[in-house]
Amino acid sequence: MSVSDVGAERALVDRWHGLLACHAAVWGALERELQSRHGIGVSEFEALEGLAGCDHDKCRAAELAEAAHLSQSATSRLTARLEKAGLVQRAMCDVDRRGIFVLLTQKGRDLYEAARPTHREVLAEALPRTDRAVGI
Amino acid sequence: MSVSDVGAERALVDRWHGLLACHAAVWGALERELQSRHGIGVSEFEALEGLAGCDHDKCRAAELAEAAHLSQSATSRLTARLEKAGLVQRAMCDVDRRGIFVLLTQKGRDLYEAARPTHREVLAEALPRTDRAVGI
DNA sequence: CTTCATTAAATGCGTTGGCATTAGATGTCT
DNA sequence: AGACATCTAATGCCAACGCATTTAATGAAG
Repeated sequence: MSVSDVGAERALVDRWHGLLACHAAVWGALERELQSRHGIGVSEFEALEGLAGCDHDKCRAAELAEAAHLSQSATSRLTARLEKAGLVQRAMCDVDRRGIFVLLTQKGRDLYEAARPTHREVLAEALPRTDRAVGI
Repeated sequence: MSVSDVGAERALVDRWHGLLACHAAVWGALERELQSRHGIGVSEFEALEGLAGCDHDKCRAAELAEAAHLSQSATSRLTARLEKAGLVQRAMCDVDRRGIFVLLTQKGRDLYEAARPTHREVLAEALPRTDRAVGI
């Protein structure tokens, strides 16, 4: 292994540790603020944001998984939590009765609008501070 | 809110989503490969790496928490898992009998040495690919 | 039409994580 | 010395996740 390989490996590992640290710091701050001010977690917020930014009706169950970076099963349970909280509504998908629509309720939209400033505020405070510190 | 504020907000959110996507992709790849090839998870590996890179004896329980970005309780259980697997050993801390030392066993060191190439390999493959795609 | 591979979502199960609490040790202040 | 705030690690409890499986619907092939 050459000298530059060692240097490249160090740089790669350092970048990964920086990313881990940044992720942990920002995620933690978001979780804390979103939970205490609005009663939702980061995954819930990401799901609501995904739904709010989607005007075209589609079988969003799979898309929610992508938006929240969750497995299919975790997405199913996340949807259940959101539905129980009255923030979304499940609807049958007429063209393919295996799939479902997930729709924002008015309450869900209101909560999203209320939580968005908190979300942006935390990002503006924690993200630049953290990622400069770790060199992302 | 000015036009540039909107742009700055977009940029900030995009950076966060990029970081989330990169983290999810790399973490998932690491978890998969470390688990299948060596039977440990990402947190376990980070803990072993933290221990391997520490020659000076110290009450590492708290330091492990920092290395693995885990809470105190999660670190306690992580240590218990590693001890049960024979990878580390708990030892009393003579100068402060509240604290503990966590020491790598030979088996733990061997496993770390075996897993490190896998770890680096996955990083080299997944990290550049992902973070270029998302602009971290 | 029937059969079978495929796909979407839900669910059982085990693991991991955080919060709150507990137990024990330390150090300070009187 | 005794009382008390502080600190470390462990543990009870519960929430959230992933994997594997199940249920139901679809679509393609015989």
